[in-house]
Amino acid sequence: MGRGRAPCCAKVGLNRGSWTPQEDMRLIAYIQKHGHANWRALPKQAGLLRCGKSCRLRWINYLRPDLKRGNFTADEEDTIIKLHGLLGNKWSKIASCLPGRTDNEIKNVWNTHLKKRVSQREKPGDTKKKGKAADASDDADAHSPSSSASSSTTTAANNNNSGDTAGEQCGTSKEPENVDVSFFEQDIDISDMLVDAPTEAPLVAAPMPPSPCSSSSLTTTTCVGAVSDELLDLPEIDIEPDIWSIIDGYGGDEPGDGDATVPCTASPGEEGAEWWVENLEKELGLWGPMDESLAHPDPPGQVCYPGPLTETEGDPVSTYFQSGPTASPLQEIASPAVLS
DNA sequence: AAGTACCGCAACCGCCGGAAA
DNA sequence: TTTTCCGGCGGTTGCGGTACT
Repeated sequence: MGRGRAPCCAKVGLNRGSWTPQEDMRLIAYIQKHGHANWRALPKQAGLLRCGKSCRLRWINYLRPDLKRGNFTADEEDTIIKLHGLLGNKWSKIASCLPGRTDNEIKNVWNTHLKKRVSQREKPGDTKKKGKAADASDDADAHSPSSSASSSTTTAANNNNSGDTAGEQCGTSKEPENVDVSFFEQDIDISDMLVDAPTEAPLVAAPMPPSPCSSSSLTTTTCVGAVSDELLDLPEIDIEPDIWSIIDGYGGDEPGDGDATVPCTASPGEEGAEWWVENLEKELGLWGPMDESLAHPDPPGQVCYPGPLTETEGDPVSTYFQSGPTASPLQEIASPAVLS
């Protein structure tokens, strides 16, 4: 106020590109302890050389404990197709119906798989081959490889302005026309569900321990509350500076040096979180025998996870998520329950 | 076996809307 | 009421991996 609007993030001196395990751990550690009330300030407070947006994105799309990793199920894909027909490129809305899935993920899946599938369905005679053929036809529609997304995108954007009426954006974009919107209206009033939060209640009610929310859009609404309950409810503990130095000292190239610092979050009733962090640490190669001094960097009451150190030199993070740490609980409440 | 093309995923960018001061 | 800030959303891009020639 009064000092002009600061740029979203000063781009100087900030890290960009892929996140390192250390950065991930820092972010996780910080959020586990303090939540993410202020994304803008978070990186600074957490000692991350990232902009707030980047942190938020990383958390929402990748580090969140309740993410369901792995391939989309047929049901999920079907749901996406239908919802896309109904909502257009409202990825966050769609994501809100698919617990454990992020808008980004859904967007990617749509652009890489589902769009082709849908367009092929619309063009039965188009059953030439796969892959390239599909792409070709797809591109032909879109005029350019990457604009395939933007073509419908633009449309959707335009329609945003004209209202949220589901399905109207489908007019210009190629796929949606086929989608039987009535399908939803018959089974359930998804439009209503999607318009606002209420929908999410049942979804978020999943027994997911540290789960702040189940989708990025939930982040906007439900998530805040959820976080308050499960993460932000943490006692105001200032992370010891050592923790950060420990995290830094973890030295990704030295598995044995792994630090489990991560906040072996000691928050009350956070076994789930602990379990999750443990898993993450394991996969990051941070879980395991560590320096004595590192072993107890945490404030009293915190639980650390000394244990076998897994050798995860390759890409620990991706390895971790491929194995899908939190898939089970969420799957039980997967989309179909709501949508069909 | 090597090279090339394609695919998929993660991350970045810019804009918009809501909230707070 | 206006201005500023922040979070969120959707679109786009770049990189790494995989498949094909």
